[in-house]
Amino acid sequence: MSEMPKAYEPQQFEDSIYARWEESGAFIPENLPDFATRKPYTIMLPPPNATGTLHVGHSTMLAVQDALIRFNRMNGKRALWLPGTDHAALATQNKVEKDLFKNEKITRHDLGREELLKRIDVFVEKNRDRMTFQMRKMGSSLDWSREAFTLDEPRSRAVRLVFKQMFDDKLIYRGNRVINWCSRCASTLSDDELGTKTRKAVLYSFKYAKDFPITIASTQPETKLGDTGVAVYPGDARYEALVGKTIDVDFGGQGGSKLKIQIIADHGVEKDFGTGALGVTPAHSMVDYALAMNHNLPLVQIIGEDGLMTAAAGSAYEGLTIAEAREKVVAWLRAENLIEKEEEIEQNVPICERCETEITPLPKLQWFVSVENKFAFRESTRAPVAGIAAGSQISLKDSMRHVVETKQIKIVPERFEKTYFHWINNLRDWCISRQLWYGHRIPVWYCAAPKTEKCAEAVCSIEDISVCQHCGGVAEQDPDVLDTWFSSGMWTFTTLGWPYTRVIFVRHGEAETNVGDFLNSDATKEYHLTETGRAQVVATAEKLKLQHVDAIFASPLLRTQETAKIISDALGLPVTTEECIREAGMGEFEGKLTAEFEAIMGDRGNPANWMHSSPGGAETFQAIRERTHGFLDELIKTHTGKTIVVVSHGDPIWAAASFGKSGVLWDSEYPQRGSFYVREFDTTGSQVGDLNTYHPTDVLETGYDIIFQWVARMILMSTYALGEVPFKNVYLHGMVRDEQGRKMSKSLGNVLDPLDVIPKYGTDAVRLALLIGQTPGNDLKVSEEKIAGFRNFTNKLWNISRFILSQDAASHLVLRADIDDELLTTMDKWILSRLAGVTKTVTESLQTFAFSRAGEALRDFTWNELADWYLEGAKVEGEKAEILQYILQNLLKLWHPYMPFVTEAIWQSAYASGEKDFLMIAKWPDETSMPLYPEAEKDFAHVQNVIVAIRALRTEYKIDAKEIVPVTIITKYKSTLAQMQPVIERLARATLLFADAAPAGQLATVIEEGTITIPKPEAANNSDERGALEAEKENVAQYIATLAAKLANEDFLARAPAAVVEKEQGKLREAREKLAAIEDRLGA
RNA sequence: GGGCAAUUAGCUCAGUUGGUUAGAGCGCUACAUUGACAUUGUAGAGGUCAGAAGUUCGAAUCUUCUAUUGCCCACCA
Repeated sequence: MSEMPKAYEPQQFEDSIYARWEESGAFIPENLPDFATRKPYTIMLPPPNATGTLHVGHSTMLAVQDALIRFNRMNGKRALWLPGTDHAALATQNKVEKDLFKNEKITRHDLGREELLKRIDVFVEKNRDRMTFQMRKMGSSLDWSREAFTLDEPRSRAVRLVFKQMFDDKLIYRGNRVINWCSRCASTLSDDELGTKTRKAVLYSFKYAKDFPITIASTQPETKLGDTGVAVYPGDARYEALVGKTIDVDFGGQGGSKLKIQIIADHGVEKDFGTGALGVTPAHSMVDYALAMNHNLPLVQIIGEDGLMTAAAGSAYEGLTIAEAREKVVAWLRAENLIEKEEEIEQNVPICERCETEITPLPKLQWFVSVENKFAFRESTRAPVAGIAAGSQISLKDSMRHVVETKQIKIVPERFEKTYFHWINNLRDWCISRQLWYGHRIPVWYCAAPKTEKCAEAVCSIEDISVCQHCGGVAEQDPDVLDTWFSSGMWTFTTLGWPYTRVIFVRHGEAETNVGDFLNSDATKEYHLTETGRAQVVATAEKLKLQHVDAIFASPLLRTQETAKIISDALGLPVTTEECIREAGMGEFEGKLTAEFEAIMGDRGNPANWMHSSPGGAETFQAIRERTHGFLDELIKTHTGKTIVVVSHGDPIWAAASFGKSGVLWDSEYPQRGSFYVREFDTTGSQVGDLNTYHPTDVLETGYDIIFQWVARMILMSTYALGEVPFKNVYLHGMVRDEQGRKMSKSLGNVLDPLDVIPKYGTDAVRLALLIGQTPGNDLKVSEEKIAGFRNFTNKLWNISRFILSQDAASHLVLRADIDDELLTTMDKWILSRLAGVTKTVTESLQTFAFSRAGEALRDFTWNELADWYLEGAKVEGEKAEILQYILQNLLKLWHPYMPFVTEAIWQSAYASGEKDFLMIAKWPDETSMPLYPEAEKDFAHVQNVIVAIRALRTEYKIDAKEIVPVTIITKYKSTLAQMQPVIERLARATLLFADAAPAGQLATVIEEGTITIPKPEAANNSDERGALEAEKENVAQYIATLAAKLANEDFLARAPAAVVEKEQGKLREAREKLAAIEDRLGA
């Protein structure tokens, strides 16, 4: 053991410990001892926006996830925690544009697309470095080798692929829809990007024209220039006769609009609001748009993207701003005397969350993901969603609802499930295009100058397109980019090597060669499939229809060609003949019986028999491996993300399917004749099989504020693209607030920057402050004082360790088996039993996300039991080095997920056996191997009660702290207490005398354990004692009355469980004994 | 308007399926100082569990209502 300083100074340890962890490679799950046999445990770090620095909210997320990861790593899991960053298209571009304007007074249009993107990249790079620095500071045991970014190459490939699949599945469509338009940002905003503002407005009630039969109301009369209908409540007597009629009106005066107003009835209209009739402006209101769609009303756009009135508004209005147009319309209404009422009202209007400009709803061609259209559900070979059959027709809404309804995804706290369903049920199609430059550009091209009718079609493609395939003219890519959640929705699987190339190996059906059991590798010989064989393949082809096959390759032999032809016809795809997957070359054995061949070279079923040599010039297994692997290598490069059918023969399939599995020479299973199996190969090279190993992930941990924006979208993307849930559990933490419960914001100046407080109090203290006191889904108040409190605790643990380690010349690892039960004192058994108990509590709590409970239980044990009692007692009993070390070792492990640094620092100075021996990868204490001692726990509680009582007496009667008090005790626990006499005497600073009666003239206190007396100090008088005893007597008497009443109640005796009754009886007995002792004392 | 949550000691919060004389930390009061730790120890004060009604042998815990606070969703023409 090296010298430990008196106080723990985190700055001296944290950075170097983190660096050593990282260098050791233990953050990478494949480097963990016995990694291959460990069960995977995965958390994807919610990628923070590339825009800024991390705040305490991020620290909470890091602390929680790191605690989970460390706990599971120590529990023998193959723990992967994968970091990354989100490009956050809108937020990032906005930030850079703002800076640009502030510093250089230029806009993005001055720079141009290319240059702006370059600037953003620089900005993002800088921010990412800062963020990863902050994550390291928090002690996050992230696998940095797998770090990802939502806008990098692999993620872009995945985005295009999913877009294309959705496009082909008719889930992505382009539509003229009313969207939220911010005329300042010149961009569409999703509902999630809206804020609201309360403003005063005038609600005008008026008629379109004097002879118009219905009065309507509006705060924006200018939009009425685009009205095409009036909606009323069905059956409203006032208007019933008019429903279905179309009325022509001139609106807005000379140069205004000629409106064709159709009267419709709809349940969405509120009878009692305003006039009970609603002027419908389909182009500039979400609600009206929906109404118009239901009733087939036309749509007239009268406000342009620039926020000015269009020609459709009429020549008198074209070019005016909205405000000007409103003035003009109102003036006209006044002049025509059409206004019936004007009232000032308060209304909430949607605004752009970022620039606070009022939203102008307007129709625009946008890309949407339909949540209603059905698609054929994909099959997962890893972790298929239960309850949705592969290939079944289902909508995204259905799949999103299903996986949560069936608890395949559990949300903690559960109440958010309700919120989730409510949201799903009201979900509208997802507008995914954004009028931005930064982000994943929409992979759709249009002919720049359409010449033929076909040219007008939008073409979706994974590869870039430069030429229109119909007219040969220039093709232009859609200028818009995708909503950032489109790519972050795929975070759980694009980080694991997806898109995979799926290869479906189909073995040819039964052929004449099989029936005759002879060998054939000569493609010029014509051996057909048998009838049985054809039937086998037909059945297989049906199944392949569910697999979204993109291409078919086949060996040149006739039996494989025939097999491929059947599949080709079923799927409507051409067949490519591929030499590299032909049958094993048979050499001199061409046309001979298999038996003859095997008589010479042995069982072909064991590739070892013919791995490197084969008789008669026949091909070796190794040679087949090489050519098939070469083919697959090429295939996954040219067909990334595709599903490929490879029709081949037994041996080549056998040899081929070990491709990409390092160290595997052949696949242990392979398909029967005429059937198939699926193999998936990723593109990450060294991480082959990541998706298989780590997906679905175990926990998604994030704030409840992005449950819809992100959590729901990940569920959408994963169920769609993979047919899997993205995670099994969702843990939602609350928002971090300041000590007054306010949100942390820059303008309030109450932001707690983790980088400010970490140097002051240490990372461990910050983590404790964030983990203890948090309950799922509830907000957490943090203050510097709270962090300072936990800093004190880290120091306490440090000093506990210092004391324990000073007891032993050489620190060493102690197992429970090393401790001799025979030699244990009551106190030893008590603490060991408590350690076992707390180990159980902590383990169970961490398994159920009860972070606060685990932390509190551990803190109470560490401070109130171990430090305050056991260590003090150990100083008296002595000879406890072994047990102390054992307790410390387990304690450090239990604390490690919460306080990684101080625990590792202590471990390193005391127990590390070498450079790579870290507490971080030590084995979690096994509570099942730790015996409990319930009797010792009870006995020691008596000891504690007596000591506390004596101390209280001392304080009560102001006895000098240095003075040793001669105590007399009358008790039925004499043997227990006598056994612990030295400890009691030292901790209470007393000498103990057991007696049957209290000595005369002494002061006493009565507790459950008996009567304790001390000699009367000069200063005290009798009334003090009597007063206290009288009060206690009163107290106990009342308690007895309550208990007695309860036990006299026959209903209680009849209905309460026996154990409860027994417990109450025990209490009553003890209370009566105590009362007797008090009365005895008072009577004396 | 619809929904969700919270309300327990001066402050921040625990309190697991109803069974404790209702707990912790901070703060407060008094005492203690060379032996692991003053970033400490010891003892103590402090609560009608927001209010009302109900269910039950038994309610901080379950039900209903009320009040206050916070959040989410929808928004009105």
